[in-house]
Amino acid sequence: MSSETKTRRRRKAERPAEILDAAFEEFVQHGYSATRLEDVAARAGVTKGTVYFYFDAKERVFEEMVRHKSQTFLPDLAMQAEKAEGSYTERLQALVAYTYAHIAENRDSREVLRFLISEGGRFPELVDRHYDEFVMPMIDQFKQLIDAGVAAGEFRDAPASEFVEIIMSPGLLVCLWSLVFGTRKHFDLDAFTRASTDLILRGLAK
Amino acid sequence: MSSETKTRRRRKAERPAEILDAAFEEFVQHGYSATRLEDVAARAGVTKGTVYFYFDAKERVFEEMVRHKSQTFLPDLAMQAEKAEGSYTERLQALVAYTYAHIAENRDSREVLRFLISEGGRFPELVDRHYDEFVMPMIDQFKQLIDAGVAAGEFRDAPASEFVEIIMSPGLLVCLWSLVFGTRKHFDLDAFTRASTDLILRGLAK
DNA sequence: TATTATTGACTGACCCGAAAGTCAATAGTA
DNA sequence: TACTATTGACTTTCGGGTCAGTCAATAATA
Repeated sequence: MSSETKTRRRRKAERPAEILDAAFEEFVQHGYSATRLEDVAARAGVTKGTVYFYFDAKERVFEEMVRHKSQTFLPDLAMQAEKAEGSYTERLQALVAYTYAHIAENRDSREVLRFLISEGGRFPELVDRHYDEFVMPMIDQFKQLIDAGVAAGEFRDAPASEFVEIIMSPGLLVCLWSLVFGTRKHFDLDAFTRASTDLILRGLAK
Repeated sequence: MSSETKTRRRRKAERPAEILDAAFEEFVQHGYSATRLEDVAARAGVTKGTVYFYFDAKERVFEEMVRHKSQTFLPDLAMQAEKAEGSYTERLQALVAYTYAHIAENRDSREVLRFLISEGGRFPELVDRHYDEFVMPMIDQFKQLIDAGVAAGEFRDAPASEFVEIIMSPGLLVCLWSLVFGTRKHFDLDAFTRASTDLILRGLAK
């Protein structure tokens, strides 16, 4: 490995992330209980002892790994919302498309959701953190846009504008489909995105 | 236990289901890998040996348990569709409401979904079976209704009518919300159902 | 009807591999 | 030399799976 040549100090700075990345792959493949920390270590190119040098228990590795993999999407979405232009319809359309595409492409987010579903009971703090730092901000982001659209008279003040979750639900379906069926059952993402946005925008239109 | 008084022959007829019910509870609480067959046995009021008398491996217990818990909703939905009356809008509305309510109330279906998400990789046959016997029929049920509505000129021939999955996606969101947050984060199901159906019907209307 | 033989659901002690976690020794680095 | 990141052998616990044996229920027999 080329990284072997680096100094120990530099290695120390990188080790935790390396271990967490390795842990991610193992946890994805086998689930929390069935992954062996020894395999995680091997994948990271170290031994079990080293893992315990940085983390004091398997649970901690898992928690840190989820935290490590959760810090991507949100800033991007905010930026996307920032730079959106045109009518509120167009902006919403763009934001929805961006979100769906992200879910479809970003394996990390998807697998984090899987972890929350399968291991959430064992790690309630993780679930709460995710709610505060991910679910709520995301909902707010969309809510803001829709409220503005309603205020501008472009969207009707319908029940749906009160429940932004609805708008995100087709995205969730895409995510779930991918988690359960992978690529085994075909799914036409483009067509689905078009159909969903069409339905949503029409449902909101005045 | 009153059941102790039953004859051995009668017990044999009931044991498997008893064990599978116990297994369901344990698997729900701890996940596949972390459940001990000994605890399953204890919950069913027998010993591990008895479990192995009826099932030849832990995997089999899990598979049979999922099968055991999957046989409810579909016939009910078909019946509901059968006896639906009024305009296609009204029928669709009724069917959607029925589906969402079922998801919200039926713990078994919800947990089966959790199993598919968390253990689907380990049990691909289970996933395929579920697709054939549950997902596809459900989609067909809705598709039939919508096609009829389009043919009758009541719904427009929109992209959404091609992708029935969209209509089911708010229901999935409810399900997921419940799986991840349980009752910890409040969710107004009635309002959500109203808002979703409103959006869907308006999106489909001519 | 009373006695005995047979069956088979069920038990629980046991085996064994596996994995979490420990730690004394080592080797690279400042 | 002092320090610390890393090793890998070791301990311990735990749980899936096995199997020889038990005993209640039933069938066969007198």
